[in-house]
Amino acid sequence: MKINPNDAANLSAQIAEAIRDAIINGQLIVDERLPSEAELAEQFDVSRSTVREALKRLAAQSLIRTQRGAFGGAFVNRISFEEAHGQQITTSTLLLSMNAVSFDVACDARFAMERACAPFATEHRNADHLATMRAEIHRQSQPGLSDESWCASDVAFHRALVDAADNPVLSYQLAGAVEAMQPLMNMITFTARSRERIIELHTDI
Amino acid sequence: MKINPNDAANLSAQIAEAIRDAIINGQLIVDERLPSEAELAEQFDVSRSTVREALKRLAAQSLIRTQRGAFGGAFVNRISFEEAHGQQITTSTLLLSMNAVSFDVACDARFAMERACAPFATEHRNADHLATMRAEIHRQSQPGLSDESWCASDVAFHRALVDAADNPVLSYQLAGAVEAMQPLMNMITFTARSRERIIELHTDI
DNA sequence: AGACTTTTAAATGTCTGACAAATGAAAATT
DNA sequence: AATTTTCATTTGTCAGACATTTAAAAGTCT
Repeated sequence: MKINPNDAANLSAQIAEAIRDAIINGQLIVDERLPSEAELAEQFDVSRSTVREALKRLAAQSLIRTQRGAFGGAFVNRISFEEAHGQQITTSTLLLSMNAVSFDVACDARFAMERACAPFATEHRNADHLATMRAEIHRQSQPGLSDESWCASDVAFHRALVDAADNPVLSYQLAGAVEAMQPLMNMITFTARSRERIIELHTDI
Repeated sequence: MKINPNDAANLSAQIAEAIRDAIINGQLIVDERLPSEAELAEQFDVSRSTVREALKRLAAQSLIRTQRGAFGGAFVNRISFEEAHGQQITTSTLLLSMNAVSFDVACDARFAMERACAPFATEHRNADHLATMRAEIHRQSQPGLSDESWCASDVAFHRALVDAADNPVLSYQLAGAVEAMQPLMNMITFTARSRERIIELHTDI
């Protein structure tokens, strides 16, 4: 199936990579069952513990799922938009919180993504989306709103906008990105003035 | 530090989740060292193997890095744009190859993302980016080009476009998305007509 | 005293063997 | 024929052991 050199170091990482590659290039297809841990251990000439660590790495990326019992085992997982979305949020959130990202850059990125889906949204929108967006705009107009509530409403607005585009690929990419930016946005205290300006922009859309 | 119920099932996944949460909400900060495997095993009242499987899960997501030897251990990893980019490509590539995504939807998504960064690119572009983009347009104009070469050139063009926007957040999000779409795009045989049209669009930009 | 070598303790990486628990198929029973 | 029991297989967990790496600490030499 696949081999790895006897570097004797990072065996579980190497094995995980080998299996990951096999999945990516189609040697292993969705729902196919991998050999049992004992068989893999024999194939790679390592212990079962090492194989298990490799499999857990893959499980953490939703590349496989495991099932106990006879006729159980590890199966190639069909990754769903939802799972990918969740992973992207985790990764992006940490990426933004751990690296110094200027507010301007984040805002630019966010605005760009919003602009990206606006035309599709206009094309595919339905009453529900419009209602949601109008409701959020209304909520944002209330003066006593806390910063956090304001941001949450902002995310909800963008979420509706992205969903209105009716494109799962776009939704997965952009909604993940926008959600990941929420914590960063929460740290900023918007002035009443900029709020007005944003509401204005939203209303235009 | 953190506890988990004695569900007795999926212990390593639970432990990984507990530590992941601690990282996400800031209880564990970048470069901080986790307790040793033996100490974690004692804290959670599980065996060292179980702790190790949990740590491998986190390592697979680049949340921690490990170092052998005295004063080594597991450290919270500052996730880089590059790592996040790589993960996004893996996830997105599999997502698209495993789920039936219509060509139209993918094209729409891609076009939308391209449109998103065009204005910034116009603003921040420099000579290098323009040269790269012009070179790719020229290559695309050659008649005998294979589909794969054409797509590779197409990705290079978009990459240059995204980089020209000079926004790391945007680059990470969009370049990952575009690269992940390459295999899908490769499967499509573009007619000469549509090639002409695309070249036209590129030239406009 | 300072530079170099050796020792040592701590930590991860790997292996072995064992048992528990789940699970579906096959066999046995009613 | 339907239900129950048995059974083999596989993952999940545990315990203990040894190898390897690593940097600090101790020792040695000039």
